[in-house]
Amino acid sequence: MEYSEKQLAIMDTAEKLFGQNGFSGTSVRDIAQEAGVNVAMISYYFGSKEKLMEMLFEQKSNKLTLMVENLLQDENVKYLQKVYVLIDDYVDRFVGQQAFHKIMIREQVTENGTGLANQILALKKRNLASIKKLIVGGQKTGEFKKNIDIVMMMATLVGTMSQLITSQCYYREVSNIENMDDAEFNKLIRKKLSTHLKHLFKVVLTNEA
Amino acid sequence: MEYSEKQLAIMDTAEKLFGQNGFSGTSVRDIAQEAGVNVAMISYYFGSKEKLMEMLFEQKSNKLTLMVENLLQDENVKYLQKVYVLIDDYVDRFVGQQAFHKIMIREQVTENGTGLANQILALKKRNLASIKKLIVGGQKTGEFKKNIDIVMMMATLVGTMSQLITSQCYYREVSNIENMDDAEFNKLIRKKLSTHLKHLFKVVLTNEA
Amino acid sequence: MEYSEKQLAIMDTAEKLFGQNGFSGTSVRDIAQEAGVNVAMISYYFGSKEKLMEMLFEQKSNKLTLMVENLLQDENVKYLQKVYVLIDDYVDRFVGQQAFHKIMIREQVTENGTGLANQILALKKRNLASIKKLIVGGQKTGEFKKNIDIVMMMATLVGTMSQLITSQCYYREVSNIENMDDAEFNKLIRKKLSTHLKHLFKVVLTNEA
Amino acid sequence: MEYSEKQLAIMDTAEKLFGQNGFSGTSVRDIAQEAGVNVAMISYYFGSKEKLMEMLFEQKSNKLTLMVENLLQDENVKYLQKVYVLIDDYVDRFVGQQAFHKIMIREQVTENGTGLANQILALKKRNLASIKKLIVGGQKTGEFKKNIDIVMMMATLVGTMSQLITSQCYYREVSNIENMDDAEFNKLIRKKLSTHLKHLFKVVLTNEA
DNA sequence: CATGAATGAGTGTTCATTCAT
DNA sequence: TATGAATGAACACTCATTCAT
Repeated sequence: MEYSEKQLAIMDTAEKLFGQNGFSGTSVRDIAQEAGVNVAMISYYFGSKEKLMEMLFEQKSNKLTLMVENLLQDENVKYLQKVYVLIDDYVDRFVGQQAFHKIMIREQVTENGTGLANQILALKKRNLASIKKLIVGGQKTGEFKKNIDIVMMMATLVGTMSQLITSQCYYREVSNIENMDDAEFNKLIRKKLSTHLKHLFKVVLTNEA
Repeated sequence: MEYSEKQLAIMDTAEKLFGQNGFSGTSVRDIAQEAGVNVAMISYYFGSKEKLMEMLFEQKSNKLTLMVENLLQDENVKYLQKVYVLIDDYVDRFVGQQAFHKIMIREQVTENGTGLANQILALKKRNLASIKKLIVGGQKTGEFKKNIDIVMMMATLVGTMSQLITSQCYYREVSNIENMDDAEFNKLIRKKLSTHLKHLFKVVLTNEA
Repeated sequence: MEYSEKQLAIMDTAEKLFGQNGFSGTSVRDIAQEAGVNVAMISYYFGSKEKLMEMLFEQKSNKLTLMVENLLQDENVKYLQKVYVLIDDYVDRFVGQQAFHKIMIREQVTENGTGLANQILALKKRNLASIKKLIVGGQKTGEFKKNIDIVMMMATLVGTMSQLITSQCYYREVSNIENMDDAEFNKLIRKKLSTHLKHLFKVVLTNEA
Repeated sequence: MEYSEKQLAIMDTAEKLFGQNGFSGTSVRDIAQEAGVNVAMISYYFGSKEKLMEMLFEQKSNKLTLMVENLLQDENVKYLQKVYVLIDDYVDRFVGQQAFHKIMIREQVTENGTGLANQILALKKRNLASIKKLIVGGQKTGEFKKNIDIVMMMATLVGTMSQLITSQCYYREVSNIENMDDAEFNKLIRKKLSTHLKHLFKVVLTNEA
């Protein structure tokens, strides 16, 4: 699917505002105004506000599907290292696409049968499958323990990142970094998340501290 | 603050609907109808929809503040056990008050300067302080390692629970328990969360597997 | 069904405007403005524009159902006289309720499955049944011929009235009475219609000229 | 006036949709889509939606002007027979051009000063004049009565046909022919109308039954 | 000559809130 | 104190039309 420049402008603005204020909390007028386009364009291009959300989600979610194929092929690298690479990859995507992930976190909560729910579900299942491949791979080589609850580990992985992204105010305050600029802050939490999650996975997967 | 029966009915309904559909996704008419009261009552009793949310949050959040005072006093119990008790306590509250926690997850994402944001912040800080006391206590006795990133562990604790609560559909599907009734499902995730989180905290705090 | 004064004001205005410009050609804002009420009142009172139309139609159509019960009971009056009374009654209603009949003529044309179509159908069937009773009565006494196509006579009755009501401009012009005031004009066409239709029915029903 | 193929396609579609849903009930997008042309074409070719209606009406109305010149010239045919021919002609046009006549019926009701109103008026006057010539001709030969209200007879002629065309649902139901296919139904009402109207005119014009 | 893109006005409806009682 | 009635603003969306190409 190819989008025109104006469509992309609308989608970018929508991503930002949906991330900030939620779907129902954002009016098409808000989006149109901030994107500098006519209100009617949104219906014209996307059919409806809801369709805009879905198309936006689809476009972005493609970029957020974790890929482990290359990792799996490299036989000289230990599985723990591969998991580390995946974690860093995931953390990068999360921190780099905060607006999108805020949308996902919020809409995930909502119990509705919209197309969006299915899109989120599909993305989560794709990412779960990627992690699974890696962990099962490590288990086969004996590098990882048996009896690992992969689903729970995934919940921890995603949940921990979500927490940091969604409660930045809180995190800034308890860390005494209220005035740090966003770029530096992102760098910081990227590092923090990377270290913390790698540690968690290492001890859980390998039993070593 | 004392609330009349009608006010409580409104707040209960509001909690449920805000949890399901979010703040902007829920109209005062929805609440009034489901609570069986006049629409005007909500403005009349609470001043506005937003004030209702804040008063609701305040009322419920009091019940969700973790308490560790009693735990700390008991000198015969190991700190790891105390942490376990806290985890179980937290998990119980989370699973038992899903509607409220969904509200919190969602509104946390929203970047607005409302009173609610401050209330959420305060609650999170209270709960962080509780965990901190316990972990620092354990560190003083030498039971726990030094250099533990308590804030990150808290993020993992809350984030993991949030993930399971908010993506029940996904969890049911990947676990092949689509048709399990809610009560049993809650029991199951309570157990899963308890085991998983205790394990994580143990290995991180004590270096033992 | 009881309506408040404001509701009746809305319905009256709606009747007038729907009659003049049709359903799609009349906006709820037009109605609200002319009735001197807030736009939201229409949805508030009637649920929707379409429901307003249906409720309006129902209210008015009750007054437009022809009644022949009393006529049938009077045994001293000839059936032709009874038919004359019915014709005069019908003509009076038609000329007196032009706005409503214009609505009916227009909406009858529209092929849609709305509730309105059923309401119109029901009214037409009720009125057909009334005529039928009278004609069949006259046939039983031998006063009227056999083999009368009642449905076609009804079409002629209603159709002729509809023509005069809907093409007043034309009628005024070909009769050289462009500037006659409405009251007098109504009186005139009432008389014309009465004479013409009675004549038609007489010759068809009795074979006498 | 010559129209290109595309213009004719637009006019045909417009006739159909205006007939079904009325002028305001039909959007230029509906027409463009069904005709398979670009939306802008309508404004481009016809200037505006309203102009399209007028040009459509003009084109079609030419075919609907009754012609009596040939009838009048034939001196060997009785005037009643000539009236019969005219009635059959009129019925054929009406039943064969239902979409157009529905437009006319509907727009006739509308009280607006558009060009369309004048076009309708002109057509009605032309057709009235045709009938008049025939009836006056018959009166001159003594074949028809004096004191015939030609305008009312015209109203009956047009009105009766309009009724049958516009309330097909009703007619099908009271005749128990709900499932008859359209072609057969048209044939039926053509016959019914022809018989009924000829009978009416005969008794009114000649005093014979 | 033809059209995809774009627009401002307008559509019916719902919103949180207020007011008279 | 409590509430049915009412309101103006906002909602998502569609309209007929225009314009650059």
